[in-house]
Amino acid sequence: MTRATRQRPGVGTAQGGVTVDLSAVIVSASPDGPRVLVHQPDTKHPVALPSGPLEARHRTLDAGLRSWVEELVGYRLGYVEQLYTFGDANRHASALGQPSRALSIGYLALVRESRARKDHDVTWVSWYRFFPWEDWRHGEPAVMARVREGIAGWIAEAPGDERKHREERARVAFGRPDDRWNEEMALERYELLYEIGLVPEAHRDGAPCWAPREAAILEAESLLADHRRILATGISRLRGKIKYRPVVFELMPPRFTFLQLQRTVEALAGIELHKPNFRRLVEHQGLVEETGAVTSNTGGRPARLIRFRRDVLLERPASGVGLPTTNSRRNSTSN
Amino acid sequence: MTRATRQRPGVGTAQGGVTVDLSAVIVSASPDGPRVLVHQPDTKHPVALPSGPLEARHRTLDAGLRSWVEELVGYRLGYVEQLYTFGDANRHASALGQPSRALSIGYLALVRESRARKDHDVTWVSWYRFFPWEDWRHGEPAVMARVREGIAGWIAEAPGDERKHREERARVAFGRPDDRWNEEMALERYELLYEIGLVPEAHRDGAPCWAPREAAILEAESLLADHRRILATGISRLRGKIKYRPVVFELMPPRFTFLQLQRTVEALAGIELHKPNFRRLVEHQGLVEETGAVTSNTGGRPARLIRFRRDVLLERPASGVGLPTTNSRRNSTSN
DNA sequence: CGCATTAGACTAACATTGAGTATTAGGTGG
DNA sequence: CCACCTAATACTCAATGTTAGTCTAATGCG
Repeated sequence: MTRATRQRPGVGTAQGGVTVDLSAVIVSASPDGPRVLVHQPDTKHPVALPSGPLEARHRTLDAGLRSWVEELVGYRLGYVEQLYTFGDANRHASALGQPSRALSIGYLALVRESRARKDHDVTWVSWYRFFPWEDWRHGEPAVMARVREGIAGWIAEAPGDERKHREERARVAFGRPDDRWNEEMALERYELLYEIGLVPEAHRDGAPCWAPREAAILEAESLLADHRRILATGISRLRGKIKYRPVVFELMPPRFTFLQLQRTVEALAGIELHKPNFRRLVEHQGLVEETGAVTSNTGGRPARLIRFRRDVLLERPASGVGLPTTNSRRNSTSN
Repeated sequence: MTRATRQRPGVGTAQGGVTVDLSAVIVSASPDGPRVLVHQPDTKHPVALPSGPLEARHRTLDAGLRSWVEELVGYRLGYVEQLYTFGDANRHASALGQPSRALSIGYLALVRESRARKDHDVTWVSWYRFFPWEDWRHGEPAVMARVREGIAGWIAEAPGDERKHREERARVAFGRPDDRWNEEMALERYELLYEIGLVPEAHRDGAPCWAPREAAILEAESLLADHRRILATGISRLRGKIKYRPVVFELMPPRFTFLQLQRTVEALAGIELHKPNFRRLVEHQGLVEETGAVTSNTGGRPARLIRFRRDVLLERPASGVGLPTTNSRRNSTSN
């Protein structure tokens, strides 16, 4: 059996040609947080996303990815969507010590928490372990202080007009002090931190960075090769998509309460939501239906158990779960 | 000089390995329609999108694409975005007669009409030439009758439960009779027509189709390999994106009138818009500013010339131009 | 029994949208 | 040079959606 996550160079398909890696951001959500499946055969190797090379036997790219994941984690994926194809020479290939060009095709997969398993060297971990600055559910996270500091330094040391340019880049990614936190910009934020050199892999890849290797390394853990970049892409994509497609339900058990649904959305988006409004929006959109059952392990009044209305997939191709539509609003979690 | 659009097999990078093709959907917009740049060295060969193989000299995928396009059309691209990576064995490789696996990475580029040029075997053509059923600016287009007919046949010949499934697929892509036309589903519609076999290339690729080769071929012209699929992807992406990002302005001249802007959006979206509302939305969003100048070749009262406010790119990462937010509404162009 | 806790219903203020109507300022032809 | 055509621009109004609250209901627990 071939190892599904390559840890060593040279395991690709082509010699001297192009190597194609298929990597999966496999997401599930527990009430306390969004989880991503990672692979680490032993503690000496860096943590990685489940991945494997594209091979001739794979009919389609999707099929190739599914096959690798199946082999690694032992079950079939349901919802799968292609994220992006990365091909930067240094951010992937050289990190793996590969001789030639390497492409890396990222995928997003959504699975139910119940399908978790802990053998095969794979584990579920909170995705905020790799992006601690992305979790604003309980107000501004602690790391943001150091992030801001790093960015401020990078802005300050630039000459006049370049400084303005940097200020603007930072503002687009992180927003102005009084703006609502824009959860969808996760990828842009990561890319900025990479460029500045506030993230360890920027130094590992030999990218030209402003920040010194030691001083600027956020404690956030990194991943193999460009896997953290792929994960950031997945987070951004998923955060955007829950707004206009009913994808959250791919992560929910067959029956759930409104609050469970809300907590899941909040976990993914990394922000808090207004309960009555969330509820109304989901109801109003006709996304769910009653099961008739109730649950009383809620800690308070028993809640009705609801289920996803499968029909909406056919009725309304565009309909997502309630999140504030990112315009220019204020930070909701600032008090 | 290497030919930027490969018309023959075997010109790829790897032998026996993976070949990667970079193809560009280069869009511009004239008041009368959305245009796409196509390449056809001579009339014996099928029309193609500008494309070329990924080579070792290309540092990044974007750079590779830009380099091919530059070579082919003679100027630098501005706005470029990756669309999707296709890797189906038969829909690309076999069409080109290639021995091994071929990946095809599609890109979307937006350029101003003024940059058009007609040498180098490239021409601007309306994208509705390849997707006549996508232009609903003047009510339901004529081809829709034959499209409906084909789909109805495909649904009718299926047994009970499969029939229901097919009905639903058709409804998702084309909407119910009384729904508002959902312009964003262009890709889904093309994929459905391909699967049914209502589109010539499905037969060319040897895909299993319901419709017979002769009877069902819509007069829409096809493109080389999977290029029509890539174009459909580009159309869908662009139609979606103009709603939440100010990308239309990449297609506008430095100064323009409200109506010109509206006509451009309508051309891309393939639907008509309500003039006062469009105007109000664009104004309200602060997307444009006065130039002070007016133009009087409007046919009526002279119009103010406006320009894009570059600042919005920094102020509001999410803000697009006015289009009805696709929920379940009625066809607007039905009377 | 009363309190903490969560479910779930309701409301007022405000913003956005869809659709329609009225007015204005040029060009053009008789 | 005036009537009229065309398109620009301004305004209205109702419907709908959103934000941010409050208020009541039903449990478990001490």
